[in-house]
Formats: sequence, C-alpha cells, structure tokens
Amino acid sequence: MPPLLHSNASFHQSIINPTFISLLEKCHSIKQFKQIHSQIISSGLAHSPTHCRHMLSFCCSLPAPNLAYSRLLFDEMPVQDVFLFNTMIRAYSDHNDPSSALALYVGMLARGLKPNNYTFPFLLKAFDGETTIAHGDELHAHVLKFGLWSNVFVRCQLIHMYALSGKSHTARQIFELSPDRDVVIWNSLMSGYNRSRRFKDSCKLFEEMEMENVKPNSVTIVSVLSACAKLKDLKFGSRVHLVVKEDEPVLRTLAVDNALVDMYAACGDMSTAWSLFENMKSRDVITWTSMVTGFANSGDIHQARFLFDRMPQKDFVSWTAMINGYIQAHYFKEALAIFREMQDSKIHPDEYTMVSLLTACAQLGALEVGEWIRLYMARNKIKNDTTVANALIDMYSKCGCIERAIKIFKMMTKRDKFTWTAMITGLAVNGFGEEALDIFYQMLKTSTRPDEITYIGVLSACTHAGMAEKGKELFSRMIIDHGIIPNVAHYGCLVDLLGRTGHLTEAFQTIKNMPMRPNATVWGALLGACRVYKNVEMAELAAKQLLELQPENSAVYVLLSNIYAKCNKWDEVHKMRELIMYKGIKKVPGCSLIEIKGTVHEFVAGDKSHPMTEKIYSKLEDMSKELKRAGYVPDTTEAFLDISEEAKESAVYKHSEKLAIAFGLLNSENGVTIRIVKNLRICVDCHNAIKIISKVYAREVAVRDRTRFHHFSHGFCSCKDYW
DNA sequence: GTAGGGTTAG
Repeated sequence: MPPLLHSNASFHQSIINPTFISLLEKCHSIKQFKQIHSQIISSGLAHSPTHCRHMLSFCCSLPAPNLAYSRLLFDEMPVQDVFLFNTMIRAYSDHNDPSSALALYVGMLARGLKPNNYTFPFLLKAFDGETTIAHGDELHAHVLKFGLWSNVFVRCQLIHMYALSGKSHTARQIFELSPDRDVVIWNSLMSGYNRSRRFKDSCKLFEEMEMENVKPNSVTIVSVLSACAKLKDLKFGSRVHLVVKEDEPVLRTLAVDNALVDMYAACGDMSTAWSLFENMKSRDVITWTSMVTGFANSGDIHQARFLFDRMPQKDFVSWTAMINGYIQAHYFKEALAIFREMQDSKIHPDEYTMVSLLTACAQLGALEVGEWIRLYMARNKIKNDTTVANALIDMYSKCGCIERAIKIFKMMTKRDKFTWTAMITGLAVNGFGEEALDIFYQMLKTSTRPDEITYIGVLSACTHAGMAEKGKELFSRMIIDHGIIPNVAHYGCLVDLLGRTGHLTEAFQTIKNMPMRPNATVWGALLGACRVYKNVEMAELAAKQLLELQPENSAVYVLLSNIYAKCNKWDEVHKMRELIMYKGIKKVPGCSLIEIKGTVHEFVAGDKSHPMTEKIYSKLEDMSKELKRAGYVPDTTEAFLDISEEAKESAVYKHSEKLAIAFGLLNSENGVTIRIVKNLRICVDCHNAIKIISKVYAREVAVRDRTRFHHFSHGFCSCKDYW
C-alpha cells in the first residue's frame, strides 16, 4: 500500500482527485478501502458525486465485499442517483439477497427515480423462484411501463427469471416476441429450459436453431449436451458431437470437451468417453470427475476408484462424486471411509457431501456417525438446507430414532414433498401408522402435493398399523384426490395390506383384477400373508407364480418350505429341500450390522471372522442359559437347511442378529439401545429371543429388517408379532 | 461509469 497524500484538503476541494480514484483501483481489501475512505472524507471530497460513484463501485466489487459497509456508504451519500441505486442493487444481487434488492428498487421508485437499462438486469438476476412467483409479473409490467423492453439485456434477464421459477412458457413468449434474436438470447432460453428440467425442449430448441440457421456457439453446445446427458439421449448427443466436429476452431473448447465427455459418460458409453478423455490436450478437475462418475454409474466402481486415485487434483466435488459412487455400489462403509481420507487431505466438504454421508449412515444404521455429521455441519457452518434436513430425517428414521427425526421435521421452516414423504415413510416403518397418516393430512393442508412415493409411505403406514379399511379407502381415492394412477408398487402395498390383515381372498381377488401384470413384489406379499395365516393352497399358488418370474429366488423356496413346516407338512418340506439341492440354489446369507463407537461391525450367520469371536460366542452361551431360564424355547420351524433338530437349534442360535446383539451387549453401557440392521426378514426364533433379551437384560433393542422396524422393550415388540 | 448465455456432485 503506497503512502497516501498528506496534502492540504482545501487545495483539493471540489475538484476530482485522480489520485484517490487510482488508489481505489488498486485497493484489494476492506481495510485498505477504509483507509482511502477516511482520506477522502478528510479531503472533503466525500460528497463529490464522482468519488461517491467510485467508492461504492469499488467497495461492492472487493474480493470479499462487505455488504453492510457498502450500504452504510450508500445511505450516507448526499445524492443517490440511478447509478448508485443500480450498483447497490447489483451488490445485493451478487449476494443472493432478492428481498433487499427488491426493497431498494422500491425505494428508488419512491424517490421518483426511473430505472434504466441496467436496473432490471441487476435486479432480476437476484430473483429466485419464490420471489419471481410473488413479484415477477409486476416487474415484467414495469419493464414495459418504463420503455425498457427494447433492451436485449433486459429481455435476457426476464427469460432467465421466468425459466428459473418454472414458467418456461412465459420465457418462451418473451423469446418469441423478441425482434432481434442473437445467439445469446437463444442460449438464455435453452439454459432456462435446462433449469426447469425441460431437457427435451432444449434439444428441440437446438433443432430450431439449425432450421433458422442460427450458428450455435460453444455455450449453446455445452447447454444442449448437458440436456442430452440428463436425458441419456446418446443419439442426439452424438449428433451434437458431429456439429462440433464441423466447426472445430470455434466450438472446441475445454468446456465443450468436458460436456462431451460428461454426455457420453452419463449415457454409459464409457469407451467413447474414454477415447475423448485420452485425446484431450488439456483436462481439468471437471473432466476427471465426469469420468469417475461415469464409471461409478456404469457399475465399475473399481475403475472409478482407479481414476480417482490418479487425479492430478481433486476438489470437494470430486470427493463427493467418489462417495456417491460407493453409495450407488452399496459400499456404504467405503463411502464413510473415503470421507475420512477427504478430511486428511484437508478438502472441505459442502452440504452435498453431507447428504451423501447421511445416506450412507441411513443405510448402515450408523447413528453415531450420523450424529457426528450433524455436529460437524454445525461446527463448520455447512448450509443446512431442506435437502440436508430431509437426509437427516431419513437417517434418524432408518436408525430407528423416530423422535429425533420428528424433532428435525418440526424445526424445519421450509418443507418440500420429500420432507413430508420422508417423515411419513419414517413413521410408517417405525410402526407409527396413525401418526404417519396425521402427517399426511397435515401435508394436504399445505400446497405440497403428494406423489407416487408419498402414497407408498401412506399405504405402508396402514399396513404396519393394521388399518385395512383406511388403506383401502386411501388407495381408492388416490386417483380422485390427486390424479395419481396406482402403479404396480401401489398394488403390491394393497395386497400386502389386505394379506397382513387376514383378507387373503380379497388380496387374491385384487391381484386377479389389477390392470397390469403382477410383479414379484405382489406375489411375494401374498406369499408372506399365507405364511402368517397358514394357507397352504394359496401359498403354493403364489409361490408358483413367483418362481415363474424369479426362478432363482431362494427366498421363495424358503418361505414355501417354512409354510409347509408350520403346517406340519414334513413330506413337502423334504421335497422342497431336495428341489433346492437339485437346482443348486443358494440362500442369500443373513447379515446384521451394528455400530459401536462409530464403527460399523458386520456379522453373518455362524460368523467367526470377528476379532472378538471368542468373547462373542461365550457371551452367546451365557445369553442362551439366561434366556432358557426365562422361558425361551428355540423355534426351529423357520430353520431350513439343517437336518437334525440339534443342528437346526444351533443354526438359529448362531443367526447373525444374535451374534450382533451379543457383541452389542459386550460393548455398550447399560441402558443404551442396541440397534441392528438386518438384510433379510427377521426369523421367528430371533424375534422370540430378542423379546426375552429386552426383558432379561433390561435393554431396548431396535432391529431394522427388510421391511420395517422391530422396537423391542420389556419383553414386547412394537410390531405386535405381526410382520 | 455499470449489462446477457455454459460444464461436474444429491
């Protein structure tokens, strides 16, 4: 910072001082700015219009602008002209503060000032969807009233504004009414379509440009390729690629190459993506990240990781992409592990990263890590937006902590349909059917409309709470009330609902009358109900249909065999066993997860790989004695592959959830809830045993199985033995 | 003495 002039203030008064202006141009921090400002004041030049303009412009365009200081400066200026208003509005705009920008605009009108060509581009750029819905049309009218329609910048920004709020129809009208349509205004409309996810319209617009002989530039190409990537439209994307090849000198930019790589990768054409990638003269972090995402999405997680490890530099987007890749591949533990690596390399995550991590925690039932993430977000001031809160609700629900999920839900000031759906589904799987319906009715009072997924939650709430009549009513009204045509998944829910409440004939009738082909879920729901209500004939029928759809589904044989066993049809059980041996079908191994001190431990039945195996098995022995003393009798009707009674007993005794609970009892304090996540349905023996464990050890045990939560406490389960 | 369009992650 050069020394400031120590000149006599009066000497400079009322003339423009070029020294101050050039000092402002060199100014890089608010501290320096304040020094110059004080000099300007003591020189008596603070009220000179030229100095005011320079000062406000520079203050607003500092590398880290101080909005409050800028506003103070603005407020103290003796004459606030349109230029100063525009500059201040732009500052708010740059800070995504539409309401302050709007308030200033209103103040400007009140002052009798007229907006000019610059005002609306600044002001409208600040607008988000909500501000547009509230004030967009009015401002559009102002544009016309003040005669600014003829300005192409103003029209571009109007298009941008309408597109952002989803009114692409109005955006299109402005485009149509534009007298001079240069490539930029075409691009504006296309980016508008992209923003409102009207990707097909973007592609159509590109074709229109070709027909009207408007030459696309590199921005056009990037936009249209982005639309192709979202649509996974390889055919259209390749056509755009040809256009690029026809005009290489103009269109070959790094951004275009990146967009091409991303398009091919998104469409799953990894070999073309790879050859483009290899031949690029220069690549940046975006190029690499697109490749990593492409490999991950095409199911090649190892290739994704291979590339990821070789990236010359990685930013938080690349790390998040890799975390997401692991989640897509169901490698949830790896997703959490690589986040630790991310922290080691001192790359700061953002809210997107957090959502991914919370998803992994939800899948693993890793409550402690999930809690840690919430604290981490608070400590590191990571944006807690609606998506993050939705992920938290989902994580808490899937970890069986429904109270905490409700707390997040209640604290939210802005909720979207995902929020409501997450809360409804969360309550449903945790067994709070009535409460789930309450939330659903609350949702209907807002302007948020339920969708297909919401209804899956609503119907499963009725199932888990045994509310057959209510469920039937909601099912029959979903098309009338919300125009949602029931799909095969909804029919699956209905069959499940009827089956679980004992209406087997009605469930079967529903399947016969449904307007589409029943899928495996539908027949599976019926088969499950047959098990509970011991209906062998219908079970055979359902199993036969199911095996036609999924001949390798071992669970069907197991379930059918269980039903035979339950009905003492041992000949049939024997036949089933032989059939399985003959067909060489393997049972999906049962697997249970438990999180202890932030680490997720995984157990399969009969597992002896854990470092604490000896202690676990000896704890299991103790438990077995205590349980038997408390009246527990092993129930082996659902044990399947074992021949002798004794072997069966020892097989159920080593079920993965029992191992996990033994481990949990060994490694957690009294009074702490033991939380287990299981990949299959819990078996009847484990269910009995855990009820007694909850009583004998005075522990709450929460088991999440394939379909729902079982909250065990004081010898009872929240599912009321009904699952 | 100010203005318009673009790419990656949920």
